[in-house]
Amino acid sequence: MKRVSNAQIADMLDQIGDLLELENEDPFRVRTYRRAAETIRAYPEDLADLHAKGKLTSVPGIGKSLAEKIGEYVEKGRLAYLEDLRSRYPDGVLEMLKIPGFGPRSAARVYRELNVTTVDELEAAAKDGRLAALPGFGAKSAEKVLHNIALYRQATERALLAEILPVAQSLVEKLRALPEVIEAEMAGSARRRRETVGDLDILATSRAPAKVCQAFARFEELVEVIAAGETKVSGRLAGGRQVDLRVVPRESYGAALQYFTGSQQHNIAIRARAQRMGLTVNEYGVFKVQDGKQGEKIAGETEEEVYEALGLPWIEPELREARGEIEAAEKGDLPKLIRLQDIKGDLQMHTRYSDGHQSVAEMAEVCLRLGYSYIGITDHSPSLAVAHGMSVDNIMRQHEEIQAVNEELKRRGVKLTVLHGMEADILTDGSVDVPDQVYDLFDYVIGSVHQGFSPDADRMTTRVLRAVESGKIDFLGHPTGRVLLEREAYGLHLDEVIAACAKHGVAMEINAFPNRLDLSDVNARRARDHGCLLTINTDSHDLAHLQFMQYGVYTARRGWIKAADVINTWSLTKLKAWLRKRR
DNA sequence: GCCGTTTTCGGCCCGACTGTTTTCAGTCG
Repeated sequence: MKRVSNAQIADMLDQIGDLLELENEDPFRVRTYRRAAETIRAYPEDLADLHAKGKLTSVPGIGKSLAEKIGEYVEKGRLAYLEDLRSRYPDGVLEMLKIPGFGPRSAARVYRELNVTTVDELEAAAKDGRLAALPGFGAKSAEKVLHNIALYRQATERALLAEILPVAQSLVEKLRALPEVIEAEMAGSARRRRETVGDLDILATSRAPAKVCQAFARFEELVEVIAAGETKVSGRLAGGRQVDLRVVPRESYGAALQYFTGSQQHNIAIRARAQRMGLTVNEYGVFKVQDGKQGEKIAGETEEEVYEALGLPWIEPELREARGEIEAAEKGDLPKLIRLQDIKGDLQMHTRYSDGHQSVAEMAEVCLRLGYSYIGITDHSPSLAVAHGMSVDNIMRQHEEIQAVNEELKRRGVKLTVLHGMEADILTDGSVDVPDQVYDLFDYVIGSVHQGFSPDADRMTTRVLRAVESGKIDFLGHPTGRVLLEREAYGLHLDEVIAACAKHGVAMEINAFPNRLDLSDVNARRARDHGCLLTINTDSHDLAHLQFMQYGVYTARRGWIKAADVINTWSLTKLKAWLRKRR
């Protein structure tokens, strides 16, 4: 039987959560399922393996009951409990929950009282007045439902960080330029630099919050205003993405920034901690609890102060995912995270020799301005015909061209060295596509899988392991093959690949291209924890792509990675010595 | 359904906005 992935288990638990909400179950019980799903989605170990070892309850948030359900699902590929719940509601009722502003109470009511079973039927009921006639609903509700159904139909759930971040930065700049605004900063998953972003959250401080809200609601970027109050505005960007602004007094800036940065799970843990200390935290500050009520305020102006009041050092936003950062902070064990300025070179980029858009010299010129001390040109190997893989002749010509560029750089007295690498295909049989007669010309070889994906995880693993063990590759490029919002990672027993890379000293790549970010944050952490070296590269095919390095660094930071774990933070001398030793 | 710095029972993060409400439920983050 096909192996059940952590993602599938998480989806199953989320679905139970939806169904229990329709059943009007205890909200805390619902939250338990949601929380477990979130934990499992980012969990470094395979739950099917943990189940086999009888260790499921070692996962935080999984107790006896959830362990039994997960066990049944892993063994049989189905869960009787879920099927029973599902049988009570048509699939269309679950789908209605995805309509913004339309929650489980509403979905359950229209199903029970109007026998509405699909989004289309809901649309009809909103149009013909049946929805407005329900007690608690009205004409405005019906209108809103129609509008939100249209949005739901056009909306993609999340956007790439690289698409959202520039918009967020520009909105923040415009807010800062308003005379009433004291401070403005982005919050939410964009500040945590998650690989994809759902909604955009922005925070500002002001003595005249209502004026800031009014001004923000008029920003041209907002094509629609969903709600606008004295301290909060919700709107939509072109394309339907939601943006929320909150305005708080200056003395609450730190508390609000902490609160709106999240993640939700991090905040729940923070608040539970506060509670144990006899404190309560909201977006206005940290308060003592006196006689069961909010008492004296003890912190709130800066984030540092908020964490300090809870006995913790400040925690980098990228770490705030409830993945052990609070425990590490408590022990003074937070990692000193890698920064963009630690990167000394970019070791994967393409030129016109294969599928890139520019020449070696043009790429080098831009990288010089980025302050790098070395770069590596890594065009595709011969077998990748779709990307104009290089012939032996072209490889030799390119080698001479790179030498010429290096001589010219040297003549100008510029400290940039161009290395000659190759992105070699890992073929379906696991052999590495580097022609023998030119192998010695390369400073290094990146092995990557580009074609012949197999749904068979065992076969894919064997294939990649063979390449790693061949001694021919120095890095493993975009190791899981995922493309964000498009394609899942190919099935691969990543733990085996990580172990092999650690053993053979092959560096695993964090590919910084915004729709790859592969390894992911969680997997990069896993690799590092198992002794692998990492490398962060843009995989640029155009000059404009060279700036993507930041996204790879964000992913690394989210994976608790330090500069020393990443070989392209090393000096050229150290990098060359490492590469030589591998030959 | 989970979990334990008061605990194996009784809590579980907290507030803004909207719509249809005369005091609140639903939704969201």
